[in-house]
Amino acid sequence: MDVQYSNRIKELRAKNDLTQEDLANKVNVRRETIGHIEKGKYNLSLGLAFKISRALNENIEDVFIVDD
Amino acid sequence: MDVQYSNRIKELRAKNDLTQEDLANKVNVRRETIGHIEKGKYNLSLGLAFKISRALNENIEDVFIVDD
DNA sequence: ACTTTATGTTATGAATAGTTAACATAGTAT
DNA sequence: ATACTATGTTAACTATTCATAACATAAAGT
Repeated sequence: MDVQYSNRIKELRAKNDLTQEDLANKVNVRRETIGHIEKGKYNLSLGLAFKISRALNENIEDVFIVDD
Repeated sequence: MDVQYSNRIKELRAKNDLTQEDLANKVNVRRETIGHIEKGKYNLSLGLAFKISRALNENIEDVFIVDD
């Protein structure tokens, strides 16, 4: 089985008026880490995915979208 | 910000009549990895969390539960 | 033109997810 | 009692996430 996913972080940051750095500070990671995640550079941890989703006021599936 | 979560994997395995090894095979990890995740030994990747959720016929938030 | 703010990108290193193998235990079946 | 199935646990190893620093670009303001 395989699961690919993309994300709506950039779009939801704009909606919540947050820079990459703002979001990074909220979830205690580096700005570069947010940038890399937005671009799909790596498969982040579930804990971080939950933190990002909360910081963006969304459910996890509304931020990270499984491709079909 | 911090997010702690637990999971219902063991319960949902039973419901779907899957052993740890069955589930491990479905999502291409080791049996021990499933065991460790069930016991909360580590913060698994989002991709694996999606695979496990699908294999258990559930949404990710119905498998991994954020503590409040 | 110069500065400031937001983001892109790359390289190196540290921390941790997941592998592999090995052995232990408990439950169930024969 | 013995064998088989499912799970627990541990230790050492590999792979990948995330940290950190450094430098680059583009846009907006002064």
